[in-house]
Amino acid sequence: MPRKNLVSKEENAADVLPRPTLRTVAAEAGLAVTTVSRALADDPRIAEATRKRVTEVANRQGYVPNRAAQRLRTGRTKVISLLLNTRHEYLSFTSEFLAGMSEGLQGTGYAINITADSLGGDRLDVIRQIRRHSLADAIVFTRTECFDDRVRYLLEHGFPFVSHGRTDFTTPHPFVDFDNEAFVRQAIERLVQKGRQHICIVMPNERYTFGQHLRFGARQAAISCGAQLTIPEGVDLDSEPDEIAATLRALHAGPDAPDGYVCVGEVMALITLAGLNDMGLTPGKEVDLVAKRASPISNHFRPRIETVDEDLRATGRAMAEVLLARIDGRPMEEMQVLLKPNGPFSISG
Amino acid sequence: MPRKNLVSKEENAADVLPRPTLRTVAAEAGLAVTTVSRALADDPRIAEATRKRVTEVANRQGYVPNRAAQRLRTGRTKVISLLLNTRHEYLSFTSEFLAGMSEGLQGTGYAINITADSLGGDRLDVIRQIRRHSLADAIVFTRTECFDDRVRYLLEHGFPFVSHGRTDFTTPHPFVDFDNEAFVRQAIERLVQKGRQHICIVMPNERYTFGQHLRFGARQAAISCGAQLTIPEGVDLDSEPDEIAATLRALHAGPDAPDGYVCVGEVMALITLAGLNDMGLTPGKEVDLVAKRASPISNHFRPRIETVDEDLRATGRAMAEVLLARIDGRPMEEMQVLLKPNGPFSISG
DNA sequence: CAGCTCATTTATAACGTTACAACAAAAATT
DNA sequence: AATTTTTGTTGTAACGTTATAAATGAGCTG
Repeated sequence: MPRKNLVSKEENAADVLPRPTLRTVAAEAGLAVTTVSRALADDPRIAEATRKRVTEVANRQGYVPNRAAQRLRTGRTKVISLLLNTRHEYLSFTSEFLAGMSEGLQGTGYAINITADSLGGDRLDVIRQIRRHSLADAIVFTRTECFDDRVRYLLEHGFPFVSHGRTDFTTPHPFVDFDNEAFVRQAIERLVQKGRQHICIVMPNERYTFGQHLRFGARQAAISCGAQLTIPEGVDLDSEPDEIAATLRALHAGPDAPDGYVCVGEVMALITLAGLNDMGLTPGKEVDLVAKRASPISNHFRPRIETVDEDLRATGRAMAEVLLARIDGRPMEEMQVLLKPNGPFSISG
Repeated sequence: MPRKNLVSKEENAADVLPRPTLRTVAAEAGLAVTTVSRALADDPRIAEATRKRVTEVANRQGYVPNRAAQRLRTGRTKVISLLLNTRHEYLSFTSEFLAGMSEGLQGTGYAINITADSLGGDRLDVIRQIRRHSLADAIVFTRTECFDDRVRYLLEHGFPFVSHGRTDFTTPHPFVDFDNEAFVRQAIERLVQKGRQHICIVMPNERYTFGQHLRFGARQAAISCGAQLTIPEGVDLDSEPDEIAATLRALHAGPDAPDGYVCVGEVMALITLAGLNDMGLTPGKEVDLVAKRASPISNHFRPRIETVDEDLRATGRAMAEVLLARIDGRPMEEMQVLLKPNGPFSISG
């Protein structure tokens, strides 16, 4: 039980100095605390010479404003809450997305706070608490629905947010979205070009706006390409992989089986590949498959598949930028970002 | 430019009431602010009747302590920083782990803060800042190395942390780890049981402590099973998938190719599967493969593989518990958790 | 009943910051 | 030269909490 080992050892000189505050800076610069505060905030009332001296002293002392004090005084938190989807997410979405957001917020002083969606309970509760108790300056979330209750609530209360995905509300709001319409069109065109006639889209429920966009894009593309289209029910973001596999199996057992598959995401692709394999079908031979790709691991699916790329890190970065724009009150045009699929096609493997 | 739509509409009654504070509660209860503060903190100096009345009034008013004020006053942040590895992480690690930590911290008032590791720069910088400026009460990180500089720094300064993985330092410290030794032993035993004689472990670099454990366990198991063992160099957590594939190919081109593979993680498994496939080898026929599994997606690898499970959500929960134990100053035994592989074997698919 | 202890409660100050009103001195106006 | 204006700076208060010291009053002791 050598607990003593955990006790901090002799602090070195730099550590033992009192943490610099506005007071210590003001004292050294021979100014009032208020003046220092203003100088560091680039307040126009401060003379240039004073500002310069203050920043110099502040830097020398290694002054960093105390977040808690700022927060208490101003009510602003310098925190951005990311609503984490705590259902199983099997691929890299969260990780890459977070990394992108971190990059985008670098140097702004904003911290990212993970808030788990309340499992079971009303998912608005979490958001209400954030707003009521000023736990964050803005909120970010994913899996946006056509008439998303979170968007509605946040718009109604004028609370800053950025959604990953659009809504069907008439009131415009900040978002970052991937052009799923373009993706699915490209995917279908490619499959038709390879001679496929009956396309199946393995994609999540229509509850999500991006599901609608996919449907719309798919229908358009199917018509213009003269292809048949099947969009099976019972495939959703939170479906058990086995359910999805069963759905595909049932589809194939029917009279009129698809010969081309578009998979929205790598998990869907993996499940589809397994399903096809189990039915004795090989992509590249009897059928073809195009998937949305967000990581290099799909390069290692066998048989190889074709992909269209979505850059999740760039998505995270864009979210951060839009968030800052929203907080700064910049115009709506700068806060609605539609990211294009990366390159028309990249053959994996 | 319909910005007006974003402006908050008429606040409803509940919103317009002043945010309850200790003062409002004290006023209504006819007590001093200090008394209320103590009552809510379960201070033994407060009479039972008073405490009861206070909690009642506080609940009715919907009082929630102001974090910023508490933080300013006490210096404690009620924040836990998770150091996010911003290199590419292609599978569900971050997401599941975070979900588990959230669960474990539910109701404790602790928030999880994501701090990206400083790309390029000294990775200790981030940690130093957290400590210097009291940005968090504790730190969590993964990919722990045998003589991890982060662990050393944090131990030296007595700053609370929990590492995912152990170190080789003599000073004990809080950690949560997976029993990789048991995992690799089980995996090898299974492969030998299937008649395999030459086992290849596809695993990350020995820099990481868990890499060492894997090596150790593998050697022991190989000896006791009488199997040959190969651990290729050049496979690491941050290796490009293509590099790993090339390594395996080279290995197989050699005079004495392995016939059994242990893959530490699903990405490794996928890459290995692809490599074997490309070389015309089929698991279950010429070779066999056992992988560590942390998500159900490996059920959909084809050909099917056998797996040993690691529960990342449970890992996150354990991290949270250990963290709280550390902050509470509980004894070291409660803060060193070794999670066992889940069940001896589960045949996927 | 004075003196003392103990159990509660209270007043005050402080954490570090920023908003606000006030101020002094220099510059511009009359 | 007296005034207003401008420029730059300062002092005070407050955000909501907790630590510390002080105060109150009841109960007990001698």
